Amino acid sequence: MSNKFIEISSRIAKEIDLNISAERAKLPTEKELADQFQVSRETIRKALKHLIEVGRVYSIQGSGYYVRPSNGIRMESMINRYSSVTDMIRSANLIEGDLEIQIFKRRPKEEELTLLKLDKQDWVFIVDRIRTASGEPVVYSQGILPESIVGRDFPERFEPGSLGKYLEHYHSIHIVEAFMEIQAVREEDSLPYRMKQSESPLLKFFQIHYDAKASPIFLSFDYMRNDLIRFYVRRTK
Amino acid sequence: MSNKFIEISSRIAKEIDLNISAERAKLPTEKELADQFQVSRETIRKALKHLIEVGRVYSIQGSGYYVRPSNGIRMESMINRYSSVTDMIRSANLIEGDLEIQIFKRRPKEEELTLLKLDKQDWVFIVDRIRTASGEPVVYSQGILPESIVGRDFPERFEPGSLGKYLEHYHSIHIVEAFMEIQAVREEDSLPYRMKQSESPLLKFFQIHYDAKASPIFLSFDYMRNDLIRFYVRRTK
DNA sequence: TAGTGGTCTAGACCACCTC
DNA sequence: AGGTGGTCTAGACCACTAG
Repeated sequence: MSNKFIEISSRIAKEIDLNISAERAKLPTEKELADQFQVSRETIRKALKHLIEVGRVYSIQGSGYYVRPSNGIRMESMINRYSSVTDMIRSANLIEGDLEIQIFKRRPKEEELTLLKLDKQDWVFIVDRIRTASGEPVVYSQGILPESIVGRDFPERFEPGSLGKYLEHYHSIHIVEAFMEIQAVREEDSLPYRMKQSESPLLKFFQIHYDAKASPIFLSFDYMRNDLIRFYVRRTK
Repeated sequence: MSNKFIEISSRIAKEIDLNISAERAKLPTEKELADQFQVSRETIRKALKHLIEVGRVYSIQGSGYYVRPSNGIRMESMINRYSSVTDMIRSANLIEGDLEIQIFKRRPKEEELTLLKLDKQDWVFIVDRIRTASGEPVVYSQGILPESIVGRDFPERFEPGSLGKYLEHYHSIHIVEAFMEIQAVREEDSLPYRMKQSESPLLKFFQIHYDAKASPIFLSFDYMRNDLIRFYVRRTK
């Protein structure tokens, strides 16, 4: 039981799931929902606004709220929502694993100095690995984490999986946002042999990961095959 | 002036622009802002929420609102915000133009039938063109528009530029949202000669464009060189 | 014209940060 | 303990849709 409006929002969502009958089915009016759930109209509005934001319903002023028809694209695989590579692989119904993990330490490069607000004297850890989906190598990932954040003994503590989850668990740092640059990659010499094997073209994701206070926490590079996993963006006004 | 909270939001944004003094400068409290602008606290909260959504500020419960430090990436070039290819090129400070425009008509393909909810008997117009940025060809675009929406005499009416703007102007249809799939392209036989010239790798954007009532209006394919234009996504929880 | 969602208000209480 | 943002309420008026 967190917030009332989140609770109501998911209860409405459940009701929508049950009544798949008509496309664009009309929801009850705000007032009716307020009576039904015994809350104020503003709370209902917050719940409905949330459902609009996640793409379940839409509203027409003066008319009502309607169920948004599905286009067959799963909303969870939208990369404008923050999720780890681990989750991306899982939401494509593949089983995630790690291969050839290497961790080492070096001085930050120029770009890392400015983006992570570090000093030349600082150290960064590089987590270098190949991610697999159901056995197949699909992503070559590199994470760049400041020693000042993860501590000197990071290599002993680290375990395979999402860096974001690691930070939550061991350092109570919550990544809530990221800026990502997307590039198409023709050939990248720095790629490990295992990833070059595949003939499929690669997408390169470069990300800056931020916590709730808008502080940059770590950087990541992901070279993703996009034959097994597909990437969608929801673009809104 | 449209909404009070939008008006106030941009006035606060202006004040932030003037006081670039300190990073993470603290804004006045909600109550102070409410007094200053002579509105209720809820209206101030709406204005501030809008500034959070566009990435200008962040808030910490129990503490206050703070100016979000810039990471050098221009927020306008985020592809999770709906914008036309025309606007993308312009916001990269390049001058947009069209080359080799071709318009023709054919029956919809299987995928188009389902995505645009058309019938086999319907027609679609294909707008095929190369977009240039400051003279250089940067995008090969294909737009797919149902005849039932743009009318039989579409070819005579069409003029170079954004399809979204065309629909607004001639048909009062407002595109407010799109679903985009991003792919890396190795080699695509269907590309015109002019686009193959460049050695740079290509990103393929496939989009479904929706109006405010969540109706699919048209489809588009864009094969974009990403050496001249860079693509960013803001990912939030 | 009646009904619906959209905006705005004023006030209450709670959760969290800071001192 | 006091101050701040987060949630919730109840009510007013406006803008728009639809019959």
